[in-house]
Amino acid sequence: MVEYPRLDLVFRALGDSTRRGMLRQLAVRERTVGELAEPYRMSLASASKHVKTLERAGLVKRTVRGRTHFCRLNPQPLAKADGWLREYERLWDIRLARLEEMLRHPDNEDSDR
Amino acid sequence: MVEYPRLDLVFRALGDSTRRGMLRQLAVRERTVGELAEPYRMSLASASKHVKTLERAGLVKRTVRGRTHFCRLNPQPLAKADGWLREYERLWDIRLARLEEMLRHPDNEDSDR
DNA sequence: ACTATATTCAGCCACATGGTTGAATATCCC
DNA sequence: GGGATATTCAACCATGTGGCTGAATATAGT
Repeated sequence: MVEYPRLDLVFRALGDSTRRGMLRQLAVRERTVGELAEPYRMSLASASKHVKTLERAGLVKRTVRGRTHFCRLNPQPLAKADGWLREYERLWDIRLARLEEMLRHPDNEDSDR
Repeated sequence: MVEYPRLDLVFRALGDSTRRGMLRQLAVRERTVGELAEPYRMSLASASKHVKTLERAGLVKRTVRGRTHFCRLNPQPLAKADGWLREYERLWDIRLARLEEMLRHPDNEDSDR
């Protein structure tokens, strides 16, 4: 019953505004670790940890060229997370539809019990 | 520049498969805390903490009737998270489109610098 | 070889998280 | 009132997270 461990990592990676900001930068274009760190008032080491977190979640791919680490967005996990959300919105839509149905036919309540 | 604090809570709440499982149950119908806890091998107190986490993230609304706490899904934060993801997929799509454009016209690279 | 640059590593700290247990609270029922 | 039921609270523990600093590593440029 243990769900894909990946999804935990993806959602937890998204649960921090610094990392979401980095993803925003990466959505525009490839960035180095230093460029990703620059907007934040934290140390480079801390920012580097955030990049690693994104990497562990599969959201970022890294290419080392010389001393510089180039990062690019890998959108697959985002799509996966989005797919999960969409599925639940679908279930919830069905629930709303059932509710509407119930309101139209008030005798028939709780028909899926 | 501090982003909506709510989004942190939503994504972090989603970053645990127990809580995602509870949301799945709630997508079907309203459940009590005990019902939500039942599928898991953890103590009721622990499950209760998960419910509270979902509640703090705004994903669950609770109604107390007598000694029983009824929980229902509140989909707005899910929609918000989904909206965030969709926005980033849009940016990434634009990036892909720009890449394609670049491949068609190889002279014009990095035109948004 | 030396110095500057890009980045990670290791150790530390404070706080959050996810689990436990045992007691408290509130309600329902006889 | 008294006992069973539903749930939370409080204290505790282990581990994770997000920040720091200072040292290490690797590369680039002179």
